Amino acid sequence: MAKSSPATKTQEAAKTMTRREPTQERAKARVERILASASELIAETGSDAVRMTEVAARAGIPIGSLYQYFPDKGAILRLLAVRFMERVRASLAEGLKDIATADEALARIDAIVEGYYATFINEPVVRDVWSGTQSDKALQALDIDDSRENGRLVAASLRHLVPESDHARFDAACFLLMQIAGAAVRLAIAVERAEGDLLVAEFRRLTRNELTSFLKP
Amino acid sequence: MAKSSPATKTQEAAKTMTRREPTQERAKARVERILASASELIAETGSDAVRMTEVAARAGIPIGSLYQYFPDKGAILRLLAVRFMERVRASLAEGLKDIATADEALARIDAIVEGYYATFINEPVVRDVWSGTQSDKALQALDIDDSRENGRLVAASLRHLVPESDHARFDAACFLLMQIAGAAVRLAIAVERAEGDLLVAEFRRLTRNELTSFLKP
DNA sequence: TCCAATAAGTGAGTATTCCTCATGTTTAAA
DNA sequence: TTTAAACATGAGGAATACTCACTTATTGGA
Repeated sequence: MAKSSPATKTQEAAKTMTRREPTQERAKARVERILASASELIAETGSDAVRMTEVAARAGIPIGSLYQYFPDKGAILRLLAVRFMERVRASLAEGLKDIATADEALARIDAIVEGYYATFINEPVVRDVWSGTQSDKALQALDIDDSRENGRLVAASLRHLVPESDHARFDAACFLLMQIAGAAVRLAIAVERAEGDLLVAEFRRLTRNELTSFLKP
Repeated sequence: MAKSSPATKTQEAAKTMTRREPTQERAKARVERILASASELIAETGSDAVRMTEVAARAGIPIGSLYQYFPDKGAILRLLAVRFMERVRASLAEGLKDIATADEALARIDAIVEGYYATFINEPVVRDVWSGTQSDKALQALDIDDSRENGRLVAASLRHLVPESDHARFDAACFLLMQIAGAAVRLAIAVERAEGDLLVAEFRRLTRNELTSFLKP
């Protein structure tokens, strides 16, 4: 039992993401194979029905190798989720660039929500990982952190249009909005298509309302 | 394959709730014992860590008897959730009685949201079962149905204050609001208390905003 | 009162599935 | 070339939700 136990910084990440950080090309390729295999199976059967042995088999690797890089089943879903979040974050940043007026802000946010909904409609894996796999506490935490980050991004992009005195409340409102946007879209994809469309339309109106109260007080 | 397959109506309910409907007093008491035992264990360890053998042991019944009344572990959680929903529904109906003016409506809804939040803060079992709402597909469906029902109740209670032309949209908005209220409160209890309070305050403002747009167009 | 018929009770055992571990092989830095 | 670290492997361990073949209790009708 040595007093100094270094090399603990990557283990933190390892606990929530991957067990061994793949450094060699071969290993990196394997991680991708695993993710691809898992994605396919999720699309086919839903993540609940996905078996680790199946994931390994389809990826063409033994089960032991799979567990070299993923500490548990949830870790695969989490990594898929993180990648999706990164995509959304990038697209959000893109959609928020150089907003000059309040009306422009409203229009852009509106388009972002619409695009977000479309992504869920079109990608079964995203839909499944998002709506079905909040079972994992860690994933839930990731979702909240993601909303917080996205909220910061939105708040930062629109701050110059909001009165100084409202900034603190605006930050909270953006965080909240990001989180309930997720809930609204999850609801919309869970019901029939026509009703879902209606609910998203209603959510867009709600969002416009809410932002307007800050941008045009 | 007979054309008529009767006696299938109760099986539907059985699949989502209980296996055998307890008719004798003794059996009903057992179901309650099981629920009480499960509640205690959830409060102590969280529902993930609850083991069926433990539930049975603490209830003082054999595992086989437990499975007479609950088809699976999720069914216990679902029944606890349904009972909570019934409580909320009753309190919601009470809080919405005899609303005469728009301002009264806003004040009442505000109080309801605050009370809803307080319930989650104070009851660990509710908190746990609800956070897990996303994990179990059946629970998710129950949650959506519940939001729909609550939305109908709210819409019915306030309809006379909303212009006729907006009624359809108002129905959708109420449904949506019920669902995102759940999301907002789940978020609030997942973060630190002070931030949670802030987020709920912000959600109440958002709700007032949204209702005002219908009640005072 | 007696007697089917139905409901309730039982717990050792099964089945499923996640994940480990002891050991062998490959890669890359020195 | 050497050697330490990374990588590979798959049979089997461990955990746990749930079953089933059987017994016992209750109820309503003759």
